[in-house]
Amino acid sequence: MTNALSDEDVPLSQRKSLAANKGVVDTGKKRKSATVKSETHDDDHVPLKKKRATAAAVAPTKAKSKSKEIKKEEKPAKSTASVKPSPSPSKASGKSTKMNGGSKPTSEPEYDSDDKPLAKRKMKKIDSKTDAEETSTQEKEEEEEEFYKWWEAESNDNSVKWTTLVHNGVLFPPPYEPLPSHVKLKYNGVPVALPPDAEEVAGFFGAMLETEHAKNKVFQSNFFSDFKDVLKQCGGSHLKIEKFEHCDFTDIFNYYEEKRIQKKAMTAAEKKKIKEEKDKLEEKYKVCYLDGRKELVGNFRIEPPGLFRGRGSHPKTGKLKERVMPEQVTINIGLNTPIPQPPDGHEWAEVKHDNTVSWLATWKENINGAQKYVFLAANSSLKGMSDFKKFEKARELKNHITGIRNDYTKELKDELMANRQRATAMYLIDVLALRAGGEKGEDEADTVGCCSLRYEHVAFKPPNTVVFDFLGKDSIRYYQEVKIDQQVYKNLKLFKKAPKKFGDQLFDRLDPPTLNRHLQNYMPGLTAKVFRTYNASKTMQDQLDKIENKGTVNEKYVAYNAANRTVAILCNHQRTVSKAHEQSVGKIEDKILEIKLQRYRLKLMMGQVDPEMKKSDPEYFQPDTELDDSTIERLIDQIVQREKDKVTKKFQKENEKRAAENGELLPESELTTRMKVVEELEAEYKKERKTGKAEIRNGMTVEKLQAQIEKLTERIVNTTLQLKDKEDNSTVALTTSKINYIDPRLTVMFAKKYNVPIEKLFSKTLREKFKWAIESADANWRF
DNA sequence: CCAAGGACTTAGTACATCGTGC
DNA sequence: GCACGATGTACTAAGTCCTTGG
Repeated sequence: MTNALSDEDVPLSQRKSLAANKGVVDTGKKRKSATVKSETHDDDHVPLKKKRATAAAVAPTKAKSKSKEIKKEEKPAKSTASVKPSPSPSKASGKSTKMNGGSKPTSEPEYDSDDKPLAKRKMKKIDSKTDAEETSTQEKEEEEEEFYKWWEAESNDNSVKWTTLVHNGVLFPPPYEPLPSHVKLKYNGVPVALPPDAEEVAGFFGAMLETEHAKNKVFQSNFFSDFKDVLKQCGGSHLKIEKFEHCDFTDIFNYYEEKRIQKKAMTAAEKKKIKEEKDKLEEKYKVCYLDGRKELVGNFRIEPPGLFRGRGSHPKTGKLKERVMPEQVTINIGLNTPIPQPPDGHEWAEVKHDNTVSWLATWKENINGAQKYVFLAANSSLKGMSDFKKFEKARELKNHITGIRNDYTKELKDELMANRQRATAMYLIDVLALRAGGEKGEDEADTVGCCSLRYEHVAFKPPNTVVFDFLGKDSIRYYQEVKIDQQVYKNLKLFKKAPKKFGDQLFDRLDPPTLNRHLQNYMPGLTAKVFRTYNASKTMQDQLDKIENKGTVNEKYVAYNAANRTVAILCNHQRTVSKAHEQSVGKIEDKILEIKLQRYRLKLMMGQVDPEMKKSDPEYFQPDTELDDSTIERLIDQIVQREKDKVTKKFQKENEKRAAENGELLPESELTTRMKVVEELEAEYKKERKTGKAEIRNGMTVEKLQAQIEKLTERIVNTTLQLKDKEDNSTVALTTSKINYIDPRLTVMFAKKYNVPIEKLFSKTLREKFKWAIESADANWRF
């Protein structure tokens, strides 16, 4: 990306004229103070320092030396003894822990009969308890083990994540299973024998044939180029494969599809058995022992090979994600702890004992060269603690936000371009909840956040509406027409002014590190993302405050979701509407119409039973406005058809059953008889349409009809509400904000104060993740 | 100092499972 | 009791921010 107005790019003279132009923008303001200087480095420095000094006076920060000292103290005495997987055993343990081959019993964590790892027992001894004490407290500890209330413990050291760590390493995906010999890729219609490695890659694509990815040109070409590489590497094929267009993957696709169907069609018992086997295989990887406590591991599975599914228009989408070998995997584990055995005949890349990090294993992924990690599960103490800290940090922002807002409002008019940009960015991050927006590379999808916004991402509608239109994280579109602060409006116009052009950065004097450094002055640990957490939780609190404490649990639940939705919209959390959405909306709409039709028919009857009533209120007896003639015809056809289908289906089913039981089949005449009932119904509808008179069944009274009408009206109201809810929710993802942004204690507070079972608001996994919140917040808790 | 790399949070989607209305 | 939509979970990509090393 180009920095259009960086000092290097724009000569001083030009910059001056630029500055003059910029001044013009500030209509109606004192020219001199409003003029933005495009400063040289020297210019930049002096005022900046001054500004900082004043800012510091307003929002005092800790003396620099002091904060440095603190930082030093926080730094761990990093004990990152790194053991290369050579024959050298884990020295300290004194046991010979072979890294490869042989199956020494000590290579895997050993559990004794009460299922505790050795490390834990050692720990307990260290905990300096006499044996008697230990036995007496043993049971309690057993229980505590499951419910370690870290949030009630005092220690708060961030840097050391654990003292002992015991785990079983990672689970590798199963090896490739070659296709049966009759299933082959066809090239120009001719089946091709592929070496297994190449066949596997072709299979990745084949299995995805019907997905959107497989229709994407970039995906196709990335896949194909990698496929050819693999094919070449493993010896090629008798047929020269050169053109993607000539490849036919349908046989492969059908094969995998067939397999899927088979799997689905398995009996419950078969499925259960397979699941049990899988569970048994995975069991030992699922848990680890952190400081002697049992914790769940999150993603203990090494990611299987496949085709990279980059989001948005990712230049690398479709590339081959290679199989990860043990030789690429680094294990992190406690010192003096049995090292998990790599698969037979393999070695780990490295075994580390770094207690300043929380990962159990890591490897480098081949697409972007990024690190992948195996971490603990979301319900672990480690994750819980940092979650807790995140929200506490966001709450702390409460105490600074007024000052920060005052400052950036002032600085919106700062004469230093850099400061003005920073203030403007802070406004956008605070008010619109934009992300920081770091720089991105050429080989990534083109997405932006605040600092990386470009010329083409904003448009202006006087007097003060800005249209934001850009792709954010995950290539999710951010489109908002917002009325914003007049000065921010002016500033954004200024940042977009010529000579800036399409492709140029709006904030050419600002990047996330610069912004975050500034934020640290207000509050230690304050960064751009804290604003998102703060504003999300603050919004939730405000929304919940508005909810009246009355009505049914369901009503309160709906109100909670509405509050949740406000937050999700603020954070622009979206989901793609499912393919079935439109269809299902149509269905509900039809359902409402059908109920309305039935209600109208009841009214018709009532009018006949009591003509006086009809006379006194003819309006009431009119059909609903949507029920025009053609709609009614359509609905009737629909109802009749559905009934017919039902009868046929039921008939067929009964016969199937009879056939299975070796009994006599029902005669066709039975079907005809049954169908008669539907035909009578149809005739009744038709007659009713023709004559405008309904058939009155005996025993019908006005009272009964009225009761039925009321019931239908209620159903119409409910279904309409349901439909609206569905529409409103169709593109909004509530879960992301629930999991990451809304302080869970708010939800707990709501549950307790409004007597809504927490189970209704948090799923089981969420309850486990937010256990700390559930146990620590009460009905009066506030963010 | 700054670019690259490392560690961790945040994100939507694909798929599994649940539960509910017919 | 079953089909289907809703809900929940697993997965892994894509961010942020900090640390590291040249």
